[in-house]
Amino acid sequence: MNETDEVGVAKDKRSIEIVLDPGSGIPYYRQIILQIEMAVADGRLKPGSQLPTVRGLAVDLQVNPNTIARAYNELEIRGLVSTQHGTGTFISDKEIALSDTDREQILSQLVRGFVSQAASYGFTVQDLIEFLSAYHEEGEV
Amino acid sequence: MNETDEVGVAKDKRSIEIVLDPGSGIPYYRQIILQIEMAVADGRLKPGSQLPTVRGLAVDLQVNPNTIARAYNELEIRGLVSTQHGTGTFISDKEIALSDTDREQILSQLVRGFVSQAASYGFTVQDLIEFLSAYHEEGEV
DNA sequence: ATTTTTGTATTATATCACTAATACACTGGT
DNA sequence: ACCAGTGTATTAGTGATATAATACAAAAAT
Repeated sequence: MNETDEVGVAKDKRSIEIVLDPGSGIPYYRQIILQIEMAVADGRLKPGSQLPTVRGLAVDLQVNPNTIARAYNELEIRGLVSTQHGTGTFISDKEIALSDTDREQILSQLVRGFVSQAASYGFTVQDLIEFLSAYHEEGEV
Repeated sequence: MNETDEVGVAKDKRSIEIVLDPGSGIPYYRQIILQIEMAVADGRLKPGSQLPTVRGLAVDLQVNPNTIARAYNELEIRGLVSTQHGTGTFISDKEIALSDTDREQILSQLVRGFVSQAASYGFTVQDLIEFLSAYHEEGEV
């Protein structure tokens, strides 16, 4: 807690800044997953980069190592990272991580859920397409 | 329980057939919500129709009345049904249930969640639009 | 008014999700 | 061989969620 003298400088060897919000209602392990996903999505983490170690991040975030491990584990299941026991956890190549059919299945599942949920509010698929297109134009994140 | 002599005929005064799957991992009250939402979406239930009574359905489904009440209550919060104490629960007019700005906000929120989730799997908004369009063509539910 | 039919509130219980304590196991450098 | 670093497994505790038991309250029919 006394390295905070040099504010705004690179945080030691930590490859990514992760912050937990205890009051968000979102479980820690999920917050970690989301932040890593985002970091990968916007290029802050590239294939091959090592993630913070389970123990190191656990100390940083004042959280049990298992909580970090759980997040990393889920990310590995999704193919976003690759873990080597005794060595570390690394961002994997997204392209080879998931087969095309896997991607297709996942997308299909996501879309079904989305459509069903939206339908419950009276939205048609047409509505969704239109809104998504507008969303796309605006270039929002 | 002895009206089941006439099989295949309209089920008493029950306006809709609801089935619970105990092994689905989806809570009963949520299964009920989903099935009513779908019935409304595809026209089996129209504005003004009365839903099964809390008690009646509870007996039918072998479930506590509170479980039915909870489902109906959530549906009322979403504006899909309207409840009168001592009288019953009825499908409400979707149009007047939500204002346009409400609908817009809800849709926006749904889309954001969907896009963010899909992005975590590496899908672009363009991917989503294309898949949704295909989905639409096929006329799937 | 009374009874019956309807939804509602209160309280308790079981199950599950999340996190932590603690101990284990693999890998690489020395 | 050892040791320091890494991820992992087992077990337990806490809190939230889902459901039920039971009692209450409003509306309509008689």
